[in-house]
Formats: sequence, structure tokens, C-alpha cells
Amino acid sequence: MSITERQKQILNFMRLFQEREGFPPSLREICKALGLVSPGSLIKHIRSLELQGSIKGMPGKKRAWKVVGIKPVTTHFIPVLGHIAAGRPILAQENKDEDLPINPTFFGSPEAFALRVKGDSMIDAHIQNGDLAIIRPQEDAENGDIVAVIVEDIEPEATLKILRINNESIELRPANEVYEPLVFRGKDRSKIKILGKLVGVIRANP
Amino acid sequence: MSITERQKQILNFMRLFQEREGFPPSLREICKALGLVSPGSLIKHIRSLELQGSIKGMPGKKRAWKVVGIKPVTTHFIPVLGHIAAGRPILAQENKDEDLPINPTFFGSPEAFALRVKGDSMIDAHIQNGDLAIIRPQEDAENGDIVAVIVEDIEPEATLKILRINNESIELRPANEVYEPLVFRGKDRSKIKILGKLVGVIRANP
DNA sequence: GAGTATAAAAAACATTTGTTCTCCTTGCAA
DNA sequence: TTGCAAGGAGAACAAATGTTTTTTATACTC
Repeated sequence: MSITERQKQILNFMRLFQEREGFPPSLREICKALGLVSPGSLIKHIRSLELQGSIKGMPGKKRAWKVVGIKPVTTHFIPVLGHIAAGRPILAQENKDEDLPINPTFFGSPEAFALRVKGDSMIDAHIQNGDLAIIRPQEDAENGDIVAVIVEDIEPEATLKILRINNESIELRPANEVYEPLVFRGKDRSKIKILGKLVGVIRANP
Repeated sequence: MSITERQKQILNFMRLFQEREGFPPSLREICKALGLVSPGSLIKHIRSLELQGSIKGMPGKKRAWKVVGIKPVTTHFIPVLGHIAAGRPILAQENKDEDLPINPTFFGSPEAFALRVKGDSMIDAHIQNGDLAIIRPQEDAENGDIVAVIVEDIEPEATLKILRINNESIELRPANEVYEPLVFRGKDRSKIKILGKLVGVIRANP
């Protein structure tokens, strides 16, 4: 008793749906995908797949299929925040579905997120255009840290900078001699909002 | 608006359930887990979690929650077949839930499965007791291959052996001088059923 | 104490959805 | 042809389950 063409289609769709939506499809959703009208005939194929061991259903329960070969994994995906509006909270989950399949605890914090780096302003720190900067959220940082910051009224997006603090000023220094540092003194220092500290870099397509 | 203790419990359970069962829990299943009686109050917490972005529900649909931080991944887990009855087909999925979170294509075949090695009969091939032997299903093998075999009427479980073939006999040789080879001549050769060839070894707790 | 917000119990409701049954079509073999 | 099996259409049913509402209890604030 080998697998039918129809059964392959069903299994494939269940896998795809499961991956895309995060939960299994209902019988009627499978029907619509296969061009069937009613689940009456579909359920026979489902039964075959169950006998064959490809899926495992909980009888009577709704939308409860376990597809063998698929497992929900708590990778705790790292969210990629392409741009962060100044006022928005960091942790607001963008539904970009562009998350990195990496456990953020790997970088030391379950709240870590990623920023896609634009430009070459950090090139001397070996951070290239297009790299993903992994940021651990924290509101303060130490002298010399590379931080993700938002500068009020200057740019709506977060940028990476090297932090230089002394008694009278806060300096945001690029890691590229071509660019000028930004210096904030006095009241201006409050225009800087530190989102977090750089704790990792990922270069996906080298 | 930070996360409540109750909400943490709910989120945790949803994650656990997802991982264990392969699909999301229903509201009443969550209730039972938390000691609640009716889902009336639970749904408010669910709504909060949705606003907060931790989960994403499809309104009205049954058992349809996408938990952020969990993704169903087609790792095509490698099934661990602790023991294989002689007559049973290899690919019958044991619902042991002891699958290895490793893509079997990593070992060259999507049908690869794993056997837990018992004893030290393959110790000279550096395969220890408790190791997981990754087997690629195939019915024939070449001289010198390490294969998983079932010997008719002798043992119901599969074992690893080194295969030696010549014109008149098939020899199953352990990789340990303490044990004697098994030699099959003439008709006896049909008593051997080759399940597949060893393509990998995993030692989980070294 | 009065008022208020939160959490839960309890019950009822509406929809989704698995399941079953009957009938029809098609293909295949005797 | 006749018979049979598989696949699907269509309808109907029953259970699971999300949702809403009302009531009660507890804790907190003024």
C-alpha cells in the first residue's frame, strides 16, 4: 500500500499550511486547496494517511492533526525590525515574518532583536551593509559600546554607533572616518534614546 | 502594559502543548491546564496576549492560534526505531516521539532512520552502546558495508553488522573480536534481510 | 465603608468542523 | 454488458469550541 498521488497532494498542503499558518488546516480548507467541494471524500484519504503513519489525528477534535515530519520548535525567533519609529516600543512584534530562526538566548537575551544595517558607517567595526545586527535591549550602555540609538528629530530609524560618554557630552561615533561623529551637550543629550547594545552580527549572504 | 503572571502561564502552556502535540490547544484545554473551569475569563487574557503580539488568533476558527516564537519546521525528523519486528515495513512511523531534530537529508536520504545501538559488538568501528546509528534504507549493500540487518528466526530486533559477501556465503561480522561472525550459506542466505546501510552515528550524551 | 476594577464561575449560544450517509460518475476487469 | 471499486458531490448531523453574558467574589483605592 504505497502513497497515492492525491495523498501526496494532501500531505504536501498540510505541511505547507502548517508552516505558513502555525496550525493545521481544517478538512474544508484542504478541500478548497485541492479543488474538492465537500470533505466527504477527503476524509477517506486522511484515514489512509493515518493508517500509513504520515499523520496522526485526534478523533473528534477540531483541526487537530499532527503531521509526521513537522515539529513546532520554540526557536524563539529573533525578530528583524527593519525600521523602528521613534516612539514605538521596541518589543512590539512586527508581523514581518522575516524572523531569524535563531534562538535569541544564543546571544544572551531572550529579548534580543535584529536590525538590518544600511550603509558602511560601521565598516571599520567589520559590520557591512546588509548585515543583521543583533541588539540586546537596554537603556544604558558603557563607554565604547556599540549601541543602536534613535536620535530625536534627526532620523526616524535606528542606527548603530559607538558610544562615547564623558561628563559634558555624549558622542555617537561611526566606525568609519568618512563620517563625522555626532556630539550632544547639555540638554541635547536627552535627544538620544538608546535601544540596546550590539551583541552579535549575522551575515547571511556573504 | 507588561505581561501578567497569568499570561505567562498561558503562553508557556501554549508553547508546551504546541511542541508536544503538534497543534495548538483549545481554550478549554488551556483552562484544564491552569485549573480554570470555564473559558470565559481565559479569553480576556488571550485577547491581551493578542494585543501584545505574543499570539495571533484567527477569530472564530477553532484551535487556530499562532504562537509567536514557535514555528512548525519541516525538519523531517529522523525517527528512532528502538526495535523493528521482522515482518513490519521499515517506514511505519513509530509514534515514539523520540525523533531526532535533525534533517535526515543531512545524512543523504530523506528516508533515513535511527537505531539505538545496544551492546559493544561494534566497538571496533567506534560505535558504542547507546549510540544512535543512522540508517539509509536500501535492500542491497556492498562488501564491507556496515548494515542494519534482521536475521530470520534468530532475533526479532535489528542489529548492526559488517557485511561480507562472496560467491558461496554471506557473512555478518561484528566489529569486536569477542563475538563470532554469523555465516550463511546456500538457502540460509535468504534468512538475512538487509534494512539499510549505516550512514551516520550520533552520540548524544558523551 | 463605598466604589471600582479584575478574575473567575456558570450558563448559554453560534459557528466551525469532523463525521456519516446516500447517490453519482468513471475506470477497470471478468 | 455486468459487476466492482475508487473518487467525488451533496446534504445532513453531532460534537468541539470560540464567544458572549450574567453573576459572584476578591482586592485595591479613595
